[in-house]
Amino acid sequence: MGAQTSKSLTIGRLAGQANVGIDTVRFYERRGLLPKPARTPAGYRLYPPDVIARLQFIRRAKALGFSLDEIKTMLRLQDAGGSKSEVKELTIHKLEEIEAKIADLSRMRKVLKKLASECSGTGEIEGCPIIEALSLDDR
Amino acid sequence: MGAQTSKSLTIGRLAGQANVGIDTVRFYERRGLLPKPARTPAGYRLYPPDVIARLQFIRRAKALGFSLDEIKTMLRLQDAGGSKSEVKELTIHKLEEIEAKIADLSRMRKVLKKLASECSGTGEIEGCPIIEALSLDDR
DNA sequence: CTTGACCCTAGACCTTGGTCTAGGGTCTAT
DNA sequence: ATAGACCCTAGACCAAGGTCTAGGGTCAAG
Repeated sequence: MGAQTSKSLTIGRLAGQANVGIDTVRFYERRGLLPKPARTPAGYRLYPPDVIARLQFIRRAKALGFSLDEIKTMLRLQDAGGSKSEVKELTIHKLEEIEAKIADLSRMRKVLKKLASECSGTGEIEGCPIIEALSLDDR
Repeated sequence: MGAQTSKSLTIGRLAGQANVGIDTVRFYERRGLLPKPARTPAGYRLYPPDVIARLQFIRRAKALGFSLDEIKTMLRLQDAGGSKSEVKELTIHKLEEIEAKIADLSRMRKVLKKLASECSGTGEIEGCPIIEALSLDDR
């Protein structure tokens, strides 16, 4: 077994190199984000080193808010030769999602700030402006 | 049976008035957000009308990002006579959480915007700046 | 007196992204 | 040859916030 074997990684080494859990690697395989690896006669998974980069791709895409399904799509585009427009569309769509979330959270922040500033923070709960605002009948 | 009975609501009417699902009412009861209601001889739940307001309180608090556990705490403070400081502390804490989320999402937005602007969106995937950025070895 | 709308319970199921367990086999070093 | 580290599978379990199902009882109208 020369160079081939010496470059392959067991699942533990792969996980260590990519800084993810062993279970996560197997989970990604089940979810179709990682190809089914070669096996030793004993059934151990053997990974080529470039799978480390694939795991890092997944990590970075997750950090940008992409779901595993979306990442799977991007990896498929890479593997099967997609187009730039497909990747860009995913990116724009995610950007819009993120902006919607920010808008929603900003609305919450505004209200919470106002409530926090209105409440003295001293004394019993009666008349607490925060509670009263939440109790308000808004119809 | 006079005024008492005529004002009580079945679970369906309560849910309708508060614009939540029947299952949601029972779920909130199990989770301790709603007190266990009186029952008819047949076992039907009977709610006093002020439970509508309690459900609206829950809806509004959820819209501000509070979890059911946090809302439960606020309701307990109301029921058992907490202090303004306890309510205010929950509010400030939630505000900080929301701000942390906004910061995280803003970071994502910034990167996604940059990536989207860098990618022409035309042609095959080779050389796509988005894919390349995600593939970059960052160590 | 039957139909349809409503109510009851316990518990399964959903989503997302893993994490953990039980029960076993393998590999490496001593 | 045996300990300890590593690997295998299938499937359960977690958070959060519900939603739905099965199997049954109740109530009002016609």
